Amino acid sequence: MAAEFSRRTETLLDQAAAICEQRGANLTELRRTVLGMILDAAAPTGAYELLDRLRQTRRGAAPPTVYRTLDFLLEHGLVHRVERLSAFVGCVAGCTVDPDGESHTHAAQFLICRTCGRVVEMQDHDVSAVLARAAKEAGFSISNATIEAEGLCSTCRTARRANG
Amino acid sequence: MAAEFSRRTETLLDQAAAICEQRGANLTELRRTVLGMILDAAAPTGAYELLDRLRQTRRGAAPPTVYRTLDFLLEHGLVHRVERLSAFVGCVAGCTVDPDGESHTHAAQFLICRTCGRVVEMQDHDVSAVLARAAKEAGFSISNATIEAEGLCSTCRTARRANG
DNA sequence: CGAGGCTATGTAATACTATAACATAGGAGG
DNA sequence: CCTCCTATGTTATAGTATTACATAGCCTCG
Repeated sequence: MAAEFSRRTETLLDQAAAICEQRGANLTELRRTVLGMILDAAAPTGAYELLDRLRQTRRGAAPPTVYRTLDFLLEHGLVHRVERLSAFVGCVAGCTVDPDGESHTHAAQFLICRTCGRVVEMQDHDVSAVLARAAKEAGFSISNATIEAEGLCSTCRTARRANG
Repeated sequence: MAAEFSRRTETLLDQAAAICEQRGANLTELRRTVLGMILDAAAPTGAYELLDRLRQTRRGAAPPTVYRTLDFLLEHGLVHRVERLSAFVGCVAGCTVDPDGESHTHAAQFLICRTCGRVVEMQDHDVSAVLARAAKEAGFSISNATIEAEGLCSTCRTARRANG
């Protein structure tokens, strides 16, 4: 029943399972499957693409199936939503177990390559700190931020240069 | 025929008209009306809300009417899209005339108050610079970035404190 | 003038993204 | 056993955005 994923994905899934267990959260087979599909993908995955894939093995899958699962994964910081793409990526950085077991959103930044569509997650503290400072100067206290940059990744830039 | 807007909005519209003229862009009555509706609103406005309002005076208005108009306004930097809200705000900062007349996207940051829904636009160079530097370290060159922070504006924080 | 091309808008249909509301199933614990 | 709670199933609908083709006005070039 369980889907087959890459070795790397399976490792990340095991980590996710450990995190969930520590928090008393239930990483069900459905949730594990969806997380695996997201982690296994080269680029961000849309909710309806996840749905299509789910349906190959799960007859009753419907939009709420996917969105509820995504809510769970988001809540536990196992995936992120990329607003620009209305799509989801796995969280591979800093998804450590919180002592308090509380849900927490990481202060992450995303670099989206407009050529290959891949997304790189950064967790640059300076970026968060400078944004927080600038906001504070405007009298604003930030609870969470979306930072998504579009551009060219090193691979694609090299390739472009090669092609003239 | 032309809608009535606040004095402030009319001023901004005149500036927008000047910018368009300088660029050889055509700020038609439709575009001016939509821009005015966005500028006049206290909070970001959704495309279908704009459509509803348009229909009050324009019989044939349909989704493409609004989206095409928004495309024009976005292209000329007269409005921004707030990804988190799927809504649009007027650009009031740094929307100066470029000598080259090219479309340009500002490096803007948005502060969204989760209580009152208002959005403040910042143009903090440090934020852009630090993000660009961090991206560069990851081998990434940014062409444009979305930075949206959610939190509490000073007004709402004060009000909350007053209420205990 | 009149043909052709260009920009802006009209019009109809549809695709894509997300949520609401209610139903069912199965385990944990009194 | 019954009840509560979590997870999922099921149906319907809301909200956001685009495609494709039609029309209308304007400009200009011959």
